[in-house]
Amino acid sequence: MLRIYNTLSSAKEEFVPLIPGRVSMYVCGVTVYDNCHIGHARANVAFDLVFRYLRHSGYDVTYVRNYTDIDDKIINRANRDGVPFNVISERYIKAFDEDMARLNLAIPTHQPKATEYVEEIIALVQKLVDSGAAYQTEGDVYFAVEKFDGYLKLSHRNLDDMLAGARVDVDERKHHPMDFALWKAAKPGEPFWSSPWGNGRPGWHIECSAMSMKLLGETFDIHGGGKDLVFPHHENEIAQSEAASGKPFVRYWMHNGFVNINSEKMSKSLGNFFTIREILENYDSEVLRFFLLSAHYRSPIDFSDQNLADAEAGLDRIYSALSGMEELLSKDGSADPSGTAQVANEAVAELTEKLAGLQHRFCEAMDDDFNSALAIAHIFDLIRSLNRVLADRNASGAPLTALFRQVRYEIATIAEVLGVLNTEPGGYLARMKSRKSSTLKIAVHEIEALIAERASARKAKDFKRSDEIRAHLLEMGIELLDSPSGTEWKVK
RNA sequence: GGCGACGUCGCCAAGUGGUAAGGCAAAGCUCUGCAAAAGCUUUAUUCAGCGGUUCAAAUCCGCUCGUCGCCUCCA
Repeated sequence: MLRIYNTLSSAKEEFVPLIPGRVSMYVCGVTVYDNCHIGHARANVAFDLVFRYLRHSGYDVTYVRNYTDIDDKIINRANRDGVPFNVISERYIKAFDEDMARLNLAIPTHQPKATEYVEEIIALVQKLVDSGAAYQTEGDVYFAVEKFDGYLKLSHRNLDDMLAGARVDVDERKHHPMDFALWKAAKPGEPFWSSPWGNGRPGWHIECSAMSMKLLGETFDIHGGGKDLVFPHHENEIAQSEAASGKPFVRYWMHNGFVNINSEKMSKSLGNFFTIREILENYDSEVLRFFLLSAHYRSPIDFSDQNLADAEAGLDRIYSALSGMEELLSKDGSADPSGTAQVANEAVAELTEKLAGLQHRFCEAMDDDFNSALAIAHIFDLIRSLNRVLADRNASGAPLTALFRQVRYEIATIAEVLGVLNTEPGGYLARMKSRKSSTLKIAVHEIEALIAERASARKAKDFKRSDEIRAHLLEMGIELLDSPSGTEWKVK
């Protein structure tokens, strides 16, 4: 039974979709005016996980993630660069798509753009004006928050307290200081659409209501986004949507926690943010995704070199074990094509048992509000058992084809949900090696020449020279790994 | 000022009533010519502090201390 933390009730609730077997979910994507940062990566990975797990659980999921492609920030950027606004929005839609692809995000069912739904937006605003929930003033249309009873029910506040905070700009044209724009009159030179209130464009918030209700209906199951969107964005979406439809807008509101940079809040104004692109120059995209999944999606997560390095070490450990297994499997496969031969010992028994319970434990973790951190711990548990068998098997030489194939299958099943560990292990390790090699001050052919020299030295029992070479390479950041089949090297 | 979250081993991080997962780091041993990897063993009688409820609390309640977030564009 899946339980989801619902911001609306501040509690975990059993998940019961509106229509049995089907889930409708909407996630606030991005306003496309700049490259995405690590915070966007987190939010999108978090809801990608939700999407994948719901599918894995057997639901038919309709997942909508929007692009807000008309907005003040886009217009500002376009003016600065001296280009039409859609040059900016299209540029950053493309950049977003590329970034998300690198993070291995599944493609949502629909990816609507605000500018393609202006007709629906206008209709929605008109409906609100007609019902008295909104009012027009000098070409702008505002939503009257006092007309909506449930206002602030998501962020659990009240209007008086909000005003006491007193960072609300006073605008004489507003009936109430907290009223927000549904439609903005176009200033000279700004892009506009014609409307019953004159030329203008949608305000922020209304596009999400229009697109989600059009694609998912007036009431749908899950709406997600970053914690910072609770107020005002989602609060306003509720107000607009429910005032218009008279029905509950969303059943489960989900919000992911922030990314901190070295324990400080990351924000554009502080200037301490990293774009996804910058991070991927230094870290593998799978390591970044693995790192993001290593904490629960609602907890704050601290982005630092230390923490990324830890995540990388952990992922390396998993892939190394899997790679060792695949190597044996490729040998066993020919010796034992039926895959029936087995040896029974303690390690094998333990791995068999862990394997049998893996999917159950995985689902139990994920059912508890998508606890990916716990799910990953279960994988590490399995890897430990696998390593035990691997160590054993190296001694006994017994074929374990069937067991290893089962491990491969179970891992792949989980990998499909987490969106990590999808790479062929040898491929991952090679990728990491080449990434790290590019930072080395020594050429690969030189390393290999030294390894060859060391091999002959060892053959001649010249261990002094052999150790000199090992030490020299270690200084260069190269670690040598001797094995019966020869010497491998890796970047430390 | 209002609202809210959090404080678990050196670091990261699960655990929301039944007696402390997992990862990283560290130490010893096995293996190795020496190493590395891997395995084994060890590393929190204790969950910021103090009280309370309970047969039983990291988990519930209260207070104190500390950190952080939202209230303005923000994932």
